[in-house]
Amino acid sequence: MARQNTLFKEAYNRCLSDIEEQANLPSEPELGEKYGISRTTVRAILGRMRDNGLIVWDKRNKIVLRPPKDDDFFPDEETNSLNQIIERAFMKRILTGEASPGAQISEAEIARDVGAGTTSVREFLIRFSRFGLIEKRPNSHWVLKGFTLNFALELSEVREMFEVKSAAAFVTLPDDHPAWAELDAIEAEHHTLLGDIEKRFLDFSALDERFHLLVHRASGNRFVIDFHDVIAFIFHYHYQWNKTHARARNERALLEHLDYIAALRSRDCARIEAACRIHLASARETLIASVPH
Amino acid sequence: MARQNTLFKEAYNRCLSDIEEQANLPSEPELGEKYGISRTTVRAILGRMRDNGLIVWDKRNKIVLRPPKDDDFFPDEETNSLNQIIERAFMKRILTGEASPGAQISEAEIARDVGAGTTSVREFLIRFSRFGLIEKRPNSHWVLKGFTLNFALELSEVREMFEVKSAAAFVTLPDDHPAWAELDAIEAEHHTLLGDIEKRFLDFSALDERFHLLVHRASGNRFVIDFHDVIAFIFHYHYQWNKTHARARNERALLEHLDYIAALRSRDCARIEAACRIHLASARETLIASVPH
DNA sequence: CTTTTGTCTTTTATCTACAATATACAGATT
DNA sequence: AATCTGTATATTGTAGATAAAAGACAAAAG
Repeated sequence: MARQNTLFKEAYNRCLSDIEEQANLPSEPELGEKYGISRTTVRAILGRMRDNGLIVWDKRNKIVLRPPKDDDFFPDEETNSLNQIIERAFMKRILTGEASPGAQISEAEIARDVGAGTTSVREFLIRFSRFGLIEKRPNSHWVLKGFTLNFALELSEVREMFEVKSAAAFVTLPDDHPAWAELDAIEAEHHTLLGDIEKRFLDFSALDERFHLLVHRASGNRFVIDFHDVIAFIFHYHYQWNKTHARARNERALLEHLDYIAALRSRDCARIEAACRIHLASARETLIASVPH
Repeated sequence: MARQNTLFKEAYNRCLSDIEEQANLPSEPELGEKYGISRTTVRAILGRMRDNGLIVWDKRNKIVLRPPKDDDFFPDEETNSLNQIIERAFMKRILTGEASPGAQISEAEIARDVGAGTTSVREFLIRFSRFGLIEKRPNSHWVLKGFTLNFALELSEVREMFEVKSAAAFVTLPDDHPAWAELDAIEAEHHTLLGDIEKRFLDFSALDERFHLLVHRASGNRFVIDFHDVIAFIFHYHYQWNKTHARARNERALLEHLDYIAALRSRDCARIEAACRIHLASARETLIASVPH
């Protein structure tokens, strides 16, 4: 297999979800724009829809014949890109303690394990190395540094430096900057989540990332914003694998965020720094508590 | 060609430089240790030395027959790894303005240009992306963000945060920590260079990196230390490509370093931060001045 | 004259193959 | 008993091939 067509499958599914409402589909470039794909892929999608009797397609006419049934969709597993598959398999190894700090990591073994080519695994590891969890010995294996206490401390230290700086930069944004509107939206979402904390506490992770990304973006510094990816990635898996006291922790974080948001709106630098540090300190504790020992 | 043997060639050359002094070479594992290579490669080197009449090799006996001649060595070009070749070609493009900010970067084109496989170019670009100069559009090309004013400012901003923090951590190192001895050595080297500034001002680059790495290491933070690589890389090419006023600039930096070193030794935090900031501010100016416009 | 479509070319993502290099282990040597 | 060598095996680094996806351009349609 030279290349997977997960992009096609995933876009096909999205397209199917949308066609119920329309009788005639828009032009090819318009569809490409909407789904973030090229015309080549749009045409492949239209072609399959035609073949499966979902639409009639003749030049500019793309008339919907029937709503899609469940088995018109590609199964979810087939829409995961190879990279997602490798990433998940790899993170599972790290977080379940299957491989412990200091262990050697073999590209070849992972490739066999996942059923992917060595090139893809290799590229994944190169990209992954920026997270500071692995290190390469040239001409030889990778070494797992591991999700250790030191890792949590070093990550938190940089995070605090960057976020305090970003929060300070936030107040310099002009009143009509879209970040303020986004801040309002995020705040509203916090209230919703707090009101429904029993059922939706798992949605916190995504909201947390959205909020901190907004703050980091205010720095206007690519290195700071890139580092947010590292944090988001680590927390993403942290939330997935460690659910002890998740509810209480998330509730506390939501309340700290609300303080932090109020401080940002006040544009009072001292207050902002205080609220920011309080929240980051408790985030650090949470992370440290989740380090396996 | 499946894989280059630059490691072999480069180690062979180093080995040759060393054999003049010895009549009998050490054991295979010892040689491997010395040159940082595996026994397999050691044996390949010994085999070639035997075939070329440089030594007699029988089990534990590896007796030197004659000193190497110039043409026993592999030519320098053949010892450059593929990655170095790709890196240099790529940096040349960026710094000569052959490609300007916003331009598309094609893996295929670079591969053709350099005469390498697309895999190697791709891996290089992935590794290179952490420098913040390029960005990937998934399923499509890379975009050159370019060595712009903003890049210089953002890099300098993070550098200052990290280095001030690291310098502060330096004073907490115990008196017997090897960093202090290295600091002495670096200081001595500064005096040597200053005394011979007319001839050796080009050696400044390496010394500069060595000094700042020492400081960054004191942070004990892998993200800070990794970021030093980014700085070192950028400055390395900056020094190579922009030699206007190099002598005056380097002399000034050497003097600032000496102040900074004295401050570190005083363990006076306020003095350290002041010296550090003065030097970093002038380094930032230097970098900004070198941005093409 | 602007947008859309049909067609063709180029590039990316991925696998496989293979030489260079590393690693494992048993027998030989000190 | 420890270290070294000989040999066999496994892994990495790199090229090349190919399907999927992107991009280019001219003809067609509004």
